[in-house]
This record gives sequence, C-alpha cells and structure tokens, in this order.
Amino acid sequence: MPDAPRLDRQVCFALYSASRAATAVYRPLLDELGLTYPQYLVMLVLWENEPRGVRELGEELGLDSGTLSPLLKRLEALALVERRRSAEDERRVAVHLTDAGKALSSKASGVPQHLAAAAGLSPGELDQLRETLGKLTAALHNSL
Amino acid sequence: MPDAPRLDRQVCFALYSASRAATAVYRPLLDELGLTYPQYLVMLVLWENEPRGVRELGEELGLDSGTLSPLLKRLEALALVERRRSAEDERRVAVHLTDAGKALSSKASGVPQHLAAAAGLSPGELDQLRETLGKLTAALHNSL
DNA sequence: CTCAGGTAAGTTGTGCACAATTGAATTGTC
DNA sequence: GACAATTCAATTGTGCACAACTTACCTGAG
Repeated sequence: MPDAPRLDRQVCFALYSASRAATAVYRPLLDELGLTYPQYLVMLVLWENEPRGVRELGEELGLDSGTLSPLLKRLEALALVERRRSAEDERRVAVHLTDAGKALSSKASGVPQHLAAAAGLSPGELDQLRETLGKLTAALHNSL
Repeated sequence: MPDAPRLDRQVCFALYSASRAATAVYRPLLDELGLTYPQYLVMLVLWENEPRGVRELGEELGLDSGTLSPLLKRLEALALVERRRSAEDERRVAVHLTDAGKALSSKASGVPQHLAAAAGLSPGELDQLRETLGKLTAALHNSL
C-alpha cells in the first residue's frame, strides 16, 4: 500500500478527533442542563439576541432546516423555546426564548471555562488556535 | 443575558465548524470513491496495516462497536472488506481488505492534498495546527 | 392580475456518534 | 473443573448532519 495517506498525518482527522473530544468534555456539563451540544449552540445564539428566525440560526451555525427543525421541536418540548409563525411573512418562524430558556443562561455561564481548563493550552495558544480555525473554516467554505 | 458566553469566542464551536467544513470539502472526492468520511478513515487504517480487529480499529479512531459494526457491514456490502471470525478467539472479528479494497488505495491517494490546497494555510501552519490539535485532543481525553 | 420563480420551514431517508444492553467466548480464582 | 468477572462484537434507541424533496408563501416581470 505504497501511496496510502497516513492517518496520523491528516489535519482532517486531527480536527475530527479534537472536535469529538471537546464535545465529550462538554457532555457531562450539558447533561446537567438537559441539553445536547448542538442544542447548547442554538441556545447560545438565542441568549445573544432573540428572537431569531430558523434561517438566521442556520446561518450562524452552518446548519440547515433538516437539522434545525427537529432540534427546535425538542427544545420546544423542553419548554426552553417557543416557535411562532410570523404574521407579516407566514413562511417564517420566529424562535423565542421562554422564561425557563432565559433562566438557563446563568446555569450555562461556567461551561466554556471548563473546556479551557481541560484543554492543557495557555489562553494565548487557545486564542491562536481559534483564530487559525476561523481562517481555515472560511477558506474551506470559499473553496466549495 | 449578561453572563451568556459568546458563540464566536468558543474554541469548541471553532472546532465543530472547522471539522464539518473539512469533511464537506472531502465529500465530493469521497463520493467518487463511494465512501463516507468515517468509512474513508477506516480504510486508511486498513491500508496502513491489515487485517485489524474491530476493537483495534476502534482504538485508532476513537470509535466504539456501536459505530463500527454497522459501518463495517456497509463496507462489506461494498465488497471492500471481509469480516472473519477468529478461530483462536471466537469473540474476535478480523477485518480484511478485499482486492477491491486494496485497489481503492491508489484512487484515494490524492485526497489529502486537496484539503491542503483548499485550506488557505501554509504547510508550516498546517503542521502547527495538527500538532496543537493533537496536544488538545490528548489533554481533553486525559481530563475525562 | 397572473403565474413563474424563488424562498422558508418542514419531512424523509441514510449514515454516523454514543449510551446502554445483550450474548457469546475467554480468563482468572478457587 | 466450576464459575464469577471480564472481554469482544453486535444490537437498540436517541439525536445530530445532510441530501433530496415537499408544501406553503411571497415577489416581480409581463
């Protein structure tokens, strides 16, 4: 197998592994909030600014309605979120936080620090990593 | 929402986005091989050294039998792989490459270069990124 | 006004991830 | 040699990702 690329040389595999390891670290914390990682991301966006349309959420997170529609339905079942059909444009659905959804924000505020502590990298290294990953993601999207 | 963490500050989200963007770049290439990204990873491991046990594959990739068993069944349906129950230890299943599976290696050899080209990062930056991600993944696993 | 084209959200189907469980085979201890 | 504990692979069930399609609604050219 002379020309087979080596697994441990692949940036792609390093990303895949690191991403899964990071969500694994978050999992027990998010379990206490009753959220999965993608649900947590949606809540983060809404905590920043709400209400938001499904399409808007999708643009922030890079997810489509095929992922978001059932996810939002589950958040609604948890009573963290409400979906309301827009009156002006009935194609649109606005996602609002409930009081419980707003209240969850303070319980979630400690989550990112936990990752930083577990990462074994300095704040400077983390900053640089985030910046490199941002450049990489943008370049990869441009190449599509 | 005063203490809500910002989405764009999260290393975790940067990893999640970059990882999905990278597999999105690979997708059209892997489509030509008839493989998904996780299936490609399994083939990479086998191209390096085969046969391998299911457990061994799982250790290399950080995946469990719940993920690998159905994935390997699909690779077997594609006639790229054969699973053989070990004679010495009948709990074990050895995963062998078929001739077609071996032959696919040369068609796959150009895939990683494509990512490097799309990444918009210098080879040095890619090396450093891979190294940082490796350190991060190891530290995160240790913290569990 | 009409209707072709486009847009928004939802649905369906496939394939991971991962927890929890099952069942068969092996190992260690007595 | 029996048998409790362990190991290995597979299965079940939930929840993403993402492609392809559907349905409802809006908009703009004619």
